[in-house]
Amino acid sequence: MKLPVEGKAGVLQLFLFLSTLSHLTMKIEEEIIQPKFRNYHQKAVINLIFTSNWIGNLQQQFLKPFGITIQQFNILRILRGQHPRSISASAIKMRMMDKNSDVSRLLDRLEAKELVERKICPSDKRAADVLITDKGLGLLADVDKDQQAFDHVIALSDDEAQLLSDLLDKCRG
Amino acid sequence: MKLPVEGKAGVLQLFLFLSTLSHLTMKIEEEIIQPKFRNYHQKAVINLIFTSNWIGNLQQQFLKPFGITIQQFNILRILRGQHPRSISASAIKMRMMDKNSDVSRLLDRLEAKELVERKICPSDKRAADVLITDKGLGLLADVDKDQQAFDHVIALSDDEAQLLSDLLDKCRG
DNA sequence: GGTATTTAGATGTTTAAACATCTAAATATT
DNA sequence: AATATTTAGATGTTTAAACATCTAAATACC
Repeated sequence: MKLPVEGKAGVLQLFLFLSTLSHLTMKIEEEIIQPKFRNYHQKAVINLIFTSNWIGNLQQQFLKPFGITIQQFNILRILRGQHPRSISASAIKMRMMDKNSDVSRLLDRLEAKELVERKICPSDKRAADVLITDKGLGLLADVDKDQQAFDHVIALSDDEAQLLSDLLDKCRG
Repeated sequence: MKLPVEGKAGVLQLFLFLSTLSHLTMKIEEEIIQPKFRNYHQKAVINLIFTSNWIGNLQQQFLKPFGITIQQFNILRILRGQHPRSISASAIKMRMMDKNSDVSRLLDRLEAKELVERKICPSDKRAADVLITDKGLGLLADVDKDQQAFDHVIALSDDEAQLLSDLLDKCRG
């Protein structure tokens, strides 16, 4: 997945365009009614958290009809990525968006819904072999049908989305 | 707070630089060990939530010594912005980063710590007049001393931070 | 082989988020 | 004026996040 390096002009226009859309979009200072920020970094950090909450709320609403939470959805997708192989709970934790997740109890809830299966790993009896069930795969397939629309919650072009993602990677430098 | 429009060259260099730092930073696909994304939008959305969690965790750790949570901090800052005037609970809610906050009980906890004061509004007896206390202002002043450093958790230049913030505003377009 | 350390993940407890409901005051309606 | 509707925010309940601790298996060290 590489940027189709389509030249300087495109990026420049993108940037100049961004400078002029103050009247179209609700800026962060209006959203939280904060007139001033100490500096650009603080403003970007606050905007980042605010926008993430905004998306998170939308995604939470989106997932509600399927009876799962965002964290549960995250685990199911990780398990599908491994399917039909199993994966340990700690490996799941490493791949999660929220690295502090309480994986044990999230798996309890997913197991109660019969979306995942947990067995003791024979070669390491401390560890768990976790698998997504057919029911879990079915649920994800249902989510996928609607998810296509959700991909475009953010009102950005492809180039802008790519640039945003690169900036976010750099944030965590 | 306007962008010091310092021209095309700067933005272009910024962009080209971003394209070349794959080896310096940990990209999102490595952080969550996900090789593929459906499209740029999905990748940006996931990166946004991941990066926000990353910052949120840092901020949570940062605030822990002060004995307040992120949401409580958010409310205190809003109240300081109004000081010495009071503000209603619903007005606080409107300005919060997380628009779903349980402001009533957050105020309960802040009141228990004597960081805020709540009175009944005389002109509308349903409403609350909320004020930050001297103790609350003192706590914020202490936080501010260290906050300067926290502003620079994100490893971006001023221009990049500004561009990121603009892109985020556009996201919610 | 015996002790210490690390690792996997389960469990207990406290706090907070999510959601619905409820009370009472303020408006609106007739 | 009497009733209905809206609004402010407090409260009850369920679920999950945060944090520490615990158990047992695996590994390291002597």
